[in-house]
Amino acid sequence: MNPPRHETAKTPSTKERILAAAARVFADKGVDAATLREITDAAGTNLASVNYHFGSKDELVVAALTACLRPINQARLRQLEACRDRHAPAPPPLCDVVEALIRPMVTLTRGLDGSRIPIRILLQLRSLPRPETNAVMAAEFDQVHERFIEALQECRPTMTRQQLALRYDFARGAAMQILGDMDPLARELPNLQAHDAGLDEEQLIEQLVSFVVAGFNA
Amino acid sequence: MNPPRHETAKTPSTKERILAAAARVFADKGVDAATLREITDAAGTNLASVNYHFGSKDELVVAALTACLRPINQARLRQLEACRDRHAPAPPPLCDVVEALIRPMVTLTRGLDGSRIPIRILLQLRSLPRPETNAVMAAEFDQVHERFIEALQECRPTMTRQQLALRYDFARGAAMQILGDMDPLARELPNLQAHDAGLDEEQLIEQLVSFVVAGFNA
DNA sequence: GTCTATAACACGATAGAC
DNA sequence: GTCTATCGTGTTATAGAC
Repeated sequence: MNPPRHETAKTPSTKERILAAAARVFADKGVDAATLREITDAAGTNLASVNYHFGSKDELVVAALTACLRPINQARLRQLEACRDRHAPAPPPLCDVVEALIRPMVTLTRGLDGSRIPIRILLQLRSLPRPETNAVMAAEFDQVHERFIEALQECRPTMTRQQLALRYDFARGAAMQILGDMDPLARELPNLQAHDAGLDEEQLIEQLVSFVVAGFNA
Repeated sequence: MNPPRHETAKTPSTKERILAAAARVFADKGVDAATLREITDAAGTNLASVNYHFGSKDELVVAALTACLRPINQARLRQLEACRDRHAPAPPPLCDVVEALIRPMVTLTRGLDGSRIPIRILLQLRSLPRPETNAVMAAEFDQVHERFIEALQECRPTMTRQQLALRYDFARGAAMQILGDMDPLARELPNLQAHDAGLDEEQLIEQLVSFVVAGFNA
């Protein structure tokens, strides 16, 4: 049950290095186009180690995507529960629920170089739905969406569940869009200095939350 | 200058069949993972015909993506100009500008089977930016974005260009998100009966426009 | 656990008959 | 213009030494 591992060691194990390298290469080149050679080179190991640790490329995909996406959703649920507890038994304010959705997407998806690996991976899983990756998405997101829509239902009891789900979808899309555009690899858009320091994360969260809350109140 | 072609013929030429099949296969499997064999099989022709008509896979990609995306942007610019003319010299109402942005995305991207090929391709080009596809995006979208942001600036002269560009980005993201979720291939989300007839296109446009306009006014 | 070498296969591109 | 056959390359997966 407890392998002789250095849980808190500075130097990550080969398995962990492969997971991290896989997430980056999948985000950069796409899950399909990414080759195991590229991943193992980036991880400083060799081709055969992937099959030793994960069994196949498909199983590495599932493991890497799960490891990449889970922290964001854990933080969202934590922040949602915190704001519900803070206001219980009254329903939490809408803006707090929206912020619990958006803040972790903004703060936890940026790498040291400004890249947005989880965002690019999420966009990719949405644009190229495949059974194996859809299973990861369902496992990681369905419960989160359910909880957020329940919370929104408490905030706005007169709106239908479908309308709330629709606007919840709009909100996620707005956030995904701007975060995708802020990635250094993204194409620079006119009038939007997204890559530059012209837009810090707190301002962005504020802009997104106010836009979405106004949309919900429309 | 005028090759002996049947412009309005019912049976499309081999070149046109390849373009249509390529768009579908690119959307389904991804540009990288799509194989020329799959495309030529779907088009009812053979492998060599692609190189005869287009030269290489890369050139087919550029041609197919351009053919797929251009009609949407042409319709957007047409509708934007129409609403500007209708109200000139006064600035057009914000909701009309937003509708010019969104309506063609909703009405012109649905295939006969309900699939949303241009939407999935757009999501794909955003999630996997590559120099060749970025060039297509720049050619097809930069001028459109510029014109829309100019129109928004007329509607809301007190807002900065960067803030308008930011909310314009949110608006496009919201629309992309729901349209992606409405594709039959997409994963079904809880509480959102997007695939079913529970949401017709006019209602969706109305919901999107009201959400976005409220967000702009926040 | 790690690595080298290789097997088995699919891809894009092309030559050349028709 | 269309098609068949094939070449060269790159891929995943695996066998087997260390």
